[in-house]
Amino acid sequence: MRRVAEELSVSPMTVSNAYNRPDQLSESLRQRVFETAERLGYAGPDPVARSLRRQKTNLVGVLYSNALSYAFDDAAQILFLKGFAAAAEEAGMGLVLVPGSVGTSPEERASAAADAAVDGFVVYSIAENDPLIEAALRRRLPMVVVDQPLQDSIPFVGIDDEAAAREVTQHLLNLGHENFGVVSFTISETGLYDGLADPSRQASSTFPVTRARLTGYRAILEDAGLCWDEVPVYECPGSSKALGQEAAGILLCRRPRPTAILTLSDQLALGVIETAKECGLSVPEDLSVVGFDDIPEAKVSTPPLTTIHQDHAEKGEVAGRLLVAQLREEKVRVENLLPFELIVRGSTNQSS
Amino acid sequence: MRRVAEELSVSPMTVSNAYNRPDQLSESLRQRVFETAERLGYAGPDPVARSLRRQKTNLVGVLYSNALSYAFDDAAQILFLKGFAAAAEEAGMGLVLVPGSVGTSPEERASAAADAAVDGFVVYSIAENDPLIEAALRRRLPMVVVDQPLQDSIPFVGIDDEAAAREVTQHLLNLGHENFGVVSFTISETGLYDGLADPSRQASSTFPVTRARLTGYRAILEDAGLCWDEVPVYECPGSSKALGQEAAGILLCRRPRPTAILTLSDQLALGVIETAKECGLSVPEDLSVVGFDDIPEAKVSTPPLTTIHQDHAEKGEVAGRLLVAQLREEKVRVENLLPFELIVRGSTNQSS
DNA sequence: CGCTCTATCTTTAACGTTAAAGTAGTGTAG
DNA sequence: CTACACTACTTTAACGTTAAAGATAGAGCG
Repeated sequence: MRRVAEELSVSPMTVSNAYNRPDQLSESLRQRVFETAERLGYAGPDPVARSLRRQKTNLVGVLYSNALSYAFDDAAQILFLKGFAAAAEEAGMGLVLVPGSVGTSPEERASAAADAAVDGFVVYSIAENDPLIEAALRRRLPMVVVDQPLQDSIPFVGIDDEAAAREVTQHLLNLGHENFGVVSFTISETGLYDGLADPSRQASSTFPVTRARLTGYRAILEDAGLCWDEVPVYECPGSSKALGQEAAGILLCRRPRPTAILTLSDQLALGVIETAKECGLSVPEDLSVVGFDDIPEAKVSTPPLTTIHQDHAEKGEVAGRLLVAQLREEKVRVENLLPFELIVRGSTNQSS
Repeated sequence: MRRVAEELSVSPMTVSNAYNRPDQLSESLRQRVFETAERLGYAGPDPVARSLRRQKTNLVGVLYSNALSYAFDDAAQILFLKGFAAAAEEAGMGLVLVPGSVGTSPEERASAAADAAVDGFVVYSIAENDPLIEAALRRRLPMVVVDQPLQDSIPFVGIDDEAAAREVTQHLLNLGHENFGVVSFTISETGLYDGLADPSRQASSTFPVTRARLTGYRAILEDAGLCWDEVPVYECPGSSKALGQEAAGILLCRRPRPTAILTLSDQLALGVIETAKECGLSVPEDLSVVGFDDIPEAKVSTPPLTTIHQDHAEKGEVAGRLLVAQLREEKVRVENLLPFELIVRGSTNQSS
């Protein structure tokens, strides 16, 4: 920029104004500035320097604790991102996917949040005590949290997971089921675990979503007089079809065999159905299975999945708008609960 | 940072070193720096200022000309992004989705590229003459182009679309087809068009991918002695199932009715099949349909789709690695062709 | 005792911009 | 002819950091 200014013997400020405030200089000079810039290979004000000076980057960050590429495996996360991106774009802001890098040391994970050049964060599906969160909080940037009320003052978006879990469980009770199994994704971030989780592990859950859903299942089953401690809860180290298959392999061997399986995600549910079929059980005649989230695939699977519907894209959009509103120094509501709905499809039936 | 330094009566440089070069000061002082920082609410070196000083942001940008949210509608794009994100993360870099905003003015679109605080770009599916590209080139940042050789010196990744188009066309010829129809997505960015595209419009295509595929179809059909000008080419203003349905509505009314339809994407092909079914035509008995890209849905549709397979996630990874290599000032190959494969499934059959 | 070494900190000078305030010169109204 | 506004620029002073080079003091050594 200085070179351009010298070349024209004007002050750098005039060059800056040519780009930012056309009304501050004559049109003819402005054109000469652009020509000279072109000739000297100057591409316009440097975005980083501008960000420093203006104290804003026009970027919002999405904080994951998973590897970035996992974010693209899950239909629900993609829809969320889509909605969030739409809101960001509407506000003229770009989206930064901050690499969280599961498996790296806590310091590295924290520094990912500390080093992100953004004006605000959205925190997606991260354990309560993750150092990433502490680091993000320290930045004192506007923040929105998804699915997990994490601090009183930080706006969050999500559904009432516990109520949703209660509703889907009640549905199965109404169908006459008495023998239940549960397939959960990660319960606690203290070491990935793959196997049956006893009540003490369940209680130690650091993932609010997991905890809320399990609590919902439990509440309704206990209301119905069932003993929760006898309900096998299989914890998978993630949420995929393959892990659901593995979990079902264990649960379906138990006696008495469950007639209904509650899963914390559709992906897991689809895996459970797969394994049930392989074992010669037909769904829903021999086994009812319910999911959670209502991903697009749930509608077209065989049988189609009974599940809790929530609008992931809208969740993303709301999160985006909440963040943008904060960046504009507007006050926003802290608690933003979205509706959910039990969708009864073909994977649940009367207990036989 | 200055406040922290003053509080401890050391120089700001020492505080900086506490974060960046632990070996440059005593461990005890370093701890005191961190304590004081915590107490004063200093979250560590500002990423923007650091980027300015170091002349790197650790961010790579993805340039779209579409609205950001469209990027999440297409399975192929998502897979690409997944692969790209994986490569970026491996290199410790974050991903910026730069809002391109279709429909905005050319100046705004160019400024999106000019204002992105990134160390490098990947250009995805943008028209050759889009101002976005010119703006990006002006930045003189490392760049990778996907699917479209755009300048001699800029590395690109993609398949040989023309060869792939030839192969899938030959497949249909081998099955005895003689009456063809083509469903294309956008041919030229000069105004979105929805209808039959005559040869002159085809020739004016500014989207290299579109052009290459059409050229491939044409070459093989002409080799077989068919007259390309008599083959109806329907141009859709995008790539979705709904647009494919619309196009098929027109093409299937023509006499002689095509017995084979070549489409430029699986989404379009799925739409064509939908409409064919609605018209009482069965696929593949009455009509053969081929797609392009082999998105996950192609495998499970009814009938499953004959299409050209390419590995979108790998394309993303390669693009990411090429970009990272350039950032490290390594030399990279300009031409990076990936393999493709004709996958024959149930949507094509002998001409009846 | 002077000499080099090492560890620990400091000084200087950018990185590239722009908000805010200032300065001419020109026109225009009273 | 003074006062005042207006246009078209310029000056100043940050924004928050860090690379590179410099300074100081005590330790080790012959």
